[in-house]
Amino acid sequence: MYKDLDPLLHSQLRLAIVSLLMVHEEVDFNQIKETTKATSGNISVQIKKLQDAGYIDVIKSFKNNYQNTSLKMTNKGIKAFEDYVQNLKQYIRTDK
Amino acid sequence: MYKDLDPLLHSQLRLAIVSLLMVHEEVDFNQIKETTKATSGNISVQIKKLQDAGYIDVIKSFKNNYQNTSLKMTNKGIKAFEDYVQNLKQYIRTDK
DNA sequence: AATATTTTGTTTATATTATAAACTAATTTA
DNA sequence: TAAATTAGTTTATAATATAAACAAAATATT
Repeated sequence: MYKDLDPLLHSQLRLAIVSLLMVHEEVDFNQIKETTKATSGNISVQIKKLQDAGYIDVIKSFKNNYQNTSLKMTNKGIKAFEDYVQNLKQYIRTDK
Repeated sequence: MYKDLDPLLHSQLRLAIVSLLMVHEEVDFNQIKETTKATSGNISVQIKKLQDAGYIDVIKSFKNNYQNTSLKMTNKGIKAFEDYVQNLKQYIRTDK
């Protein structure tokens, strides 16, 4: 019991980003900023970590003349999130 | 949405310790060591943090001539854990 | 038309946290 | 009585999160 929790997901901000992506398919930088209230720098760093791990795809484009950074879960990321949630549930079960 | 997760509980080892205490009433140092496979030093540090926060009571005694450190949740700790779980569920809901 | 401001991020520096290694003290065993 | 075991604590290091500083392009202002 108490399986290890993927440290890449067991971080408040990265978990919030992934959580958003699990329910919204595609989300851009500003939506994350608005939803999480985190700073750009913090978000930028955490996005890179998730990307390096292969958990998300980062799509850079232009929208209304401005650069736009948009994110999507990869299959690997979805699997990792599901495993994380599965493992986490052992820690927060309240039944004896 | 995405309420802050109590950083004292959002740590794998401290969460495991508290999780154990939520289902077992009283647990000692060695039981934690066996269940979590963590090192004594790490456990010792995390216990102190939980104690400093007033989340657990630490009861030191002697059992079979050896010192024994036993832990129990406080009411404050129980409340904090319940809040943490409540907040965490927002992050890991899978329904759209 | 220059310059100031805003948008959209990245890079770097610092503070916090987790973890392991080293240490302490008492007990038991050879 | 010396070595090994039990039960932890303290301290040093590695990893992580976060904020501050910076950059580059677009738009607004005077």
